[in-house]
Amino acid sequence: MPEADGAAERLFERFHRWLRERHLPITRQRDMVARAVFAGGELLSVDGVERRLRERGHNVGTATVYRSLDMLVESGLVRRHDFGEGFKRFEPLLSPGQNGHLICSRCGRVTEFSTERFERALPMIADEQGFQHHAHRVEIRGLCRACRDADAATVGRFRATPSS
Amino acid sequence: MPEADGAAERLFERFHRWLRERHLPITRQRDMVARAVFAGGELLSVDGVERRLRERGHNVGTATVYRSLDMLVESGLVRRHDFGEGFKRFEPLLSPGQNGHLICSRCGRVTEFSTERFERALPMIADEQGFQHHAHRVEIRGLCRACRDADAATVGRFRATPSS
DNA sequence: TTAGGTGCAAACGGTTTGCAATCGA
DNA sequence: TCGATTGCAAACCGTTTGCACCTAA
Repeated sequence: MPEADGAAERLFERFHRWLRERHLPITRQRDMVARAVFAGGELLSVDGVERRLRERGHNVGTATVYRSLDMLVESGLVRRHDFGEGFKRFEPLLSPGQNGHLICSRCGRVTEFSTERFERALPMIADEQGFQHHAHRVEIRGLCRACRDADAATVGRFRATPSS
Repeated sequence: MPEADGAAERLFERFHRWLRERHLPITRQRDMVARAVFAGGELLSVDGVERRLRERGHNVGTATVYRSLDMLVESGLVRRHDFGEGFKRFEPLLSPGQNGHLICSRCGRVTEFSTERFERALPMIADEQGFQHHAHRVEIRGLCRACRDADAATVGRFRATPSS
């Protein structure tokens, strides 16, 4: 996946530029947290970031992970999500326009989708209610294919053949 | 607002029916929490529920408030929301189809809107990604009119008149 | 009578903060 | 050098849980 690696590298460079512009030091820890999140794959929690860092043999204090993630969010390169799980997840903005999230109610898996087709209507709705639109998010909850299949298998045991 | 009162009363009766159906006792505390939430006005947090109860001279333990709210959510008469504030809010389902939320990024005020016009598209999007649609939520963040006006007033001080 | 509810206080878990030691520019 | 960062541990805060006592049916 050379495409994604390129996007991650680009984000990484933008992060360095952002830090330099503000005369903020570029530290080993900030770099490692940034790389962990930019690597993508799934939307990481703080715990997930720490796990990924540990896997790579790196050690960063929890407080520092939180503080680095704050900077990444503030720089606009990472988005913070709250899916009501009791903790937050962090998404590298590798590509824009992914404001939609499909969340499996059973296993918690999160898949993204584009909200392009709503992008025209939402600012209008906001305006109708006296709000000035800044951002939006569309959340769909349901069952992912895997969990649906698992359910079907279970139900099958009870209504296997009509003749039984 | 006799309309809303009627809706609250209807929810209250449905809650009693729901409890009776399950042979669960109807207690003073459950009634008071239900009434506090059904009264509407704003989406209450647990803290808000306790404040409203205190105002009415009632006293219910925090744990009981949590447990009663759990039942109300389970009964389908109340919805639990997480707007990433660090706590949950509870919405009485006085009228259906209010799956949209406008959230002011400055003051946190939440206003609801109907997502009717998206109701057709969302199950299709879910299907495209292999998900079975159950529910959805559309969240718009921006500035409410009051905060926008406050901002305008502040900025005004610095660019008051071009001639100055 | 008794299954279930209540309320206190302690436990929990994610996140934030105070502070002395350390580091980047 | 010097202001900013780091990491530890303690504090925070919303929420959950254990348990002795109480209450609706």
